Amino acid sequence: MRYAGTISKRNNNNMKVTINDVARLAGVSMKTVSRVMNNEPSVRKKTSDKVMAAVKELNYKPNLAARSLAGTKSFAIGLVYSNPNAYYVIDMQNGILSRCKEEGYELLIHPCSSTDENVLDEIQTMIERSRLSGLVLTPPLSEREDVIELLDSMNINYVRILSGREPTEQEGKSNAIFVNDHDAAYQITEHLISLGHKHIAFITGEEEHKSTLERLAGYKAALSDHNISLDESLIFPGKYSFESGVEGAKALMAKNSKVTAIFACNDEIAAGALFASRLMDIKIPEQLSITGFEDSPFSKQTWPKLTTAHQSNQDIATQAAKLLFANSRPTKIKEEKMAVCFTPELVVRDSTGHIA
Amino acid sequence: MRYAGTISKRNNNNMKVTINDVARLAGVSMKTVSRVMNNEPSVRKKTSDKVMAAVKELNYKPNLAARSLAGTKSFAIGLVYSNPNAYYVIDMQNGILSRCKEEGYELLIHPCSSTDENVLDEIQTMIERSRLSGLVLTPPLSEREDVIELLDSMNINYVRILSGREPTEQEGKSNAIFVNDHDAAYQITEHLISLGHKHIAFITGEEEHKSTLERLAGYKAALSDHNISLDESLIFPGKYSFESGVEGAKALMAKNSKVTAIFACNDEIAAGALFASRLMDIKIPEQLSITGFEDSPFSKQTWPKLTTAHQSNQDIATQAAKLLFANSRPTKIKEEKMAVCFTPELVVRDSTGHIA
DNA sequence: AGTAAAAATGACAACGCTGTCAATTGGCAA
DNA sequence: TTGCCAATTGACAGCGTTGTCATTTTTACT
Repeated sequence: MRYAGTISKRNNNNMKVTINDVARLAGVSMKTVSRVMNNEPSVRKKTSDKVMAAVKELNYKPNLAARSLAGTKSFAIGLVYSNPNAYYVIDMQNGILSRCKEEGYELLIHPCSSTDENVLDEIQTMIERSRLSGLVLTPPLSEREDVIELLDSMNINYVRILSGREPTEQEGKSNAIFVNDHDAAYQITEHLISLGHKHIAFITGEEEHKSTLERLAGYKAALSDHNISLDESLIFPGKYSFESGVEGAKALMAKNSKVTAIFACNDEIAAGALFASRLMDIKIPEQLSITGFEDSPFSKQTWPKLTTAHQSNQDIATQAAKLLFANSRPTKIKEEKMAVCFTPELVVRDSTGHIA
Repeated sequence: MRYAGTISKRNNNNMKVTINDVARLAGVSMKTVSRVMNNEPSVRKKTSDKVMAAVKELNYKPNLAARSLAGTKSFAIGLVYSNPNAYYVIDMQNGILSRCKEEGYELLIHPCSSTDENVLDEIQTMIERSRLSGLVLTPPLSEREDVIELLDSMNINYVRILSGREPTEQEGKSNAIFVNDHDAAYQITEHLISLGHKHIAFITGEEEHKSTLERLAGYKAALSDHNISLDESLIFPGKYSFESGVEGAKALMAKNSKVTAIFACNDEIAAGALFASRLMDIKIPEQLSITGFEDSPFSKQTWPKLTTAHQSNQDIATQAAKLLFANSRPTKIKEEKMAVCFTPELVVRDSTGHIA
């Protein structure tokens, strides 16, 4: 695991190499070097080659601070989130970073509490301090009108990750990635129905998250389409957490002996419900079917493995970043906003089964 | 969830506010404003108040790019990791960010593959491009000599997170946070021994991680101190992954009917071992005790809950950041490097029990 | 009050790059 | 070959701060 060779050739000079050094070595002006570094057109191939050779020889790396100070664009985008789900966040980061790497951008991450009154100030400060050239917003922050108003007033480029099938009027005004929670939830519910379940309980996430509403709506739509009457008492208002799953399952099973399936609003809740089932000595899936949502890594690690809806957060993030960069390109002619839609797909594993 | 009031007072002017504007309003020179913004001494209280008032009135935010271009220090540090454990990474990020917020720094994250030949180049590029003022390194990257050589040659400030009780000679040369995996592993093993276990198996993590070696050493030391002879066949060489736990437990239980406890090198492996036990219809903890390491969130979500060693990665990260900032202070007189040590603590839950 | 030393403040260049616009070059038709 | 236009290149200012050093103000003495 040693790359001594690489090291030695690495630091002939420990001094900073500036664009000026490159220019002199290549025998051109600084501006021309700048042109080459920025892939600007109208640079003769021969010139560009000379410059690139000098860049390599000196191992020149443009200084980002100087670049963003002098130029119009900065070289950093931000990711703002208030989501406690580690897997979700990591996927988002990695997805965005993969695009950033290609574009030569840095990513600033900004976790925050959505209930904190200072979020707006924090976001604004972050953008201004670092002169961010764009922002990716995840739910539930992406759903807040005040955040959007702020960003619009700051005239900054951003992409929202939202839940829904198509933009609402308000949502249509900005670039966004849509996750079609509704239809995925519909599929899950239909899957349960096809297994013979009629008394399907539902444990919700926070109702501030639109995904909760969408998933609930998909569930209701499926029930309705299959002529199963909705029993509001089977809907347990929870949070996107393991504990909520435990609690919800306990409550539902205690008062409703007739429940044969639980639709958990995400995998964590499902894992909690699974845990509670063990406590209550209820066999999964023989006595009770449980479904999750998101297909996070641990949905394959629970016992039994979770039936869930697969959603690639990393792909979603990559798309979001793509949209962001596409929109900040010179070709700003297209004023219409773009939207991309993902629909999570049903993955049947071992936590669901035919009704006994 | 609307803060209209805040918004309106937010953007009287959509223009950039520069230090010059503040200086004019406060009736002082730009340099004085700069002094105030940087908490430099020798600014009269009265002057400083005037400046602060102007800063507030204009809602001035110093431009980071300009600051780092003009000044000697930049305002960003980096976190480099090649760790697939989402919980670990998130904790690290949050711990470091909490300090960054206080210091007014930004954090650039750089996930990378430790097997990738380009890591050195990537790290160097990242540092040079962004003129990073410091770096936090997590295992296993923090253990690589070539990485350290590079950083030293670049003369950049960094903190390593390492596994061990005290610095080796090589390690002593740099700032570091030590996690005493050895003693924690000793405790876990002793706990198992106290429950009557004599045939304790061990599933390792990657041997490139020093933590694997340290944990293994602690395990061996405990066995030896309690006069239990080491049985090499009970050591399964695995990886820090769920799958490895499944595989390891299967292999160990198949060939060693006498094994009554498994020491898993981390929680993920333990969760895998738990899963495998279910497959093999082995009751935990009645027939087999299993221990984890790290106390990640899901160690409370498995069935049964995991006995493990609690290690607060967020605290570790915060300490690392503190060390980093402390060392980059003007008071650079102290050339001795600093080391802080954490010892994870045994947490007994439900996956371990008296031998039948 | 008068002085020297210390403290506080300010003027200005420089950080490394890009935008603007002017100057130069090359290509091509006449 | 000459001339003209487009393509290519360069000179220079300026981005918003801080470092350096000079200048002014205050403080502590005699």
